[in-house]
Amino acid sequence: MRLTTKGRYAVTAMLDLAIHADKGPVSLADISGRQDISLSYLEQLFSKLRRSDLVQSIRGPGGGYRLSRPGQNIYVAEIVDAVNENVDATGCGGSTNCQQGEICLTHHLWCDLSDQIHSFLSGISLTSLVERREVQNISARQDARSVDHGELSLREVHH
Amino acid sequence: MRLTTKGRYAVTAMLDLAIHADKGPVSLADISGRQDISLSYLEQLFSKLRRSDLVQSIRGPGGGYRLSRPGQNIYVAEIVDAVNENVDATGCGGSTNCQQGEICLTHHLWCDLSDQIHSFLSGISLTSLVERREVQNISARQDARSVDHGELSLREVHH
DNA sequence: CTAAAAACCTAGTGAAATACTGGGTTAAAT
DNA sequence: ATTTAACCCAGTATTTCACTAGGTTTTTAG
Repeated sequence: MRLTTKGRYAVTAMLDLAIHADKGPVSLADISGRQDISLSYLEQLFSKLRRSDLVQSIRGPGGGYRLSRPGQNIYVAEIVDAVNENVDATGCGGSTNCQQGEICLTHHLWCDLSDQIHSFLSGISLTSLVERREVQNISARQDARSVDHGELSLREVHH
Repeated sequence: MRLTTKGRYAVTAMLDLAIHADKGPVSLADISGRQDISLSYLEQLFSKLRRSDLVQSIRGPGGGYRLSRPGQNIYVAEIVDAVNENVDATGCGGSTNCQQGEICLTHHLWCDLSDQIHSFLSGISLTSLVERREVQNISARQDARSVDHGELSLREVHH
């Protein structure tokens, strides 16, 4: 099981996208400013998210990304899977030859754990996160700070 | 959350120890032979396991390691904790300054996940693993192979 | 039409962790 | 005294992470 900042960054960015979905496409520059994640790194993550059909891109000024599906139907497990190609806890990736052709002693244990984690993260949708009170509080603070710092996207400047 | 071969190796080695506990202290050379883990790497892992008081060492010929407590009272979570100093999924290690002094959007989510994983692995004792049928089958095969290959410890040779 | 904004793409890089190797030293049993 | 094994330390190849840097392409606004 690999669950590092990579997966955390991806989920945080997707959550930011879901929160600001009502104001049209969200640019990676905006997400970078609000969530303090390197723009180029975000590009790499969103490349994978797009290939997994979790987001759609709109190019050109005023463009950005939007969710491919409603947030109710996007689950945290999918996001982590999309950026972390290897999210199982077994190490042998489901195959049973962990140890020179033989199954290792603890193989079943890690399979069980994988299932456990996966089903936990599969039960959490983006929308359910957006609706959490603490997420709303943190998000409101981040938006206020971004405006203070003059981090405004094109469409916000021109309307 | 970091759960790699390091933690898997540690749990596998401890399980091997628990399985062969009845035959006196188990040497790392034996575990290395049966579980196909580098001896020197095992030494490093057991150094940490000993510092966490999960195992006791007996030096000299016929020596090795044995569990500090009965296997009923040793849980997988403790083993992973002992070798992987950092087993929480948050990245900020429980502190709430994930993002330049601010809490990050998904902080609570990763805290929940950490609790989930930890409580799952805290519910599994070494003894409960030893009693699993598939573990017994794999172990029996490993023992047979070790004997074939002449991997016998001192006390087995002299009796 | 031009300039700018944004996605998109590729290559490289420093830091950290992993999974080892190799060389010893020390303690205890035969 | 020799051997067995734990113990300890230093180094190392590989991988991953998180990021930087430089570009190209598409699209909109002026």
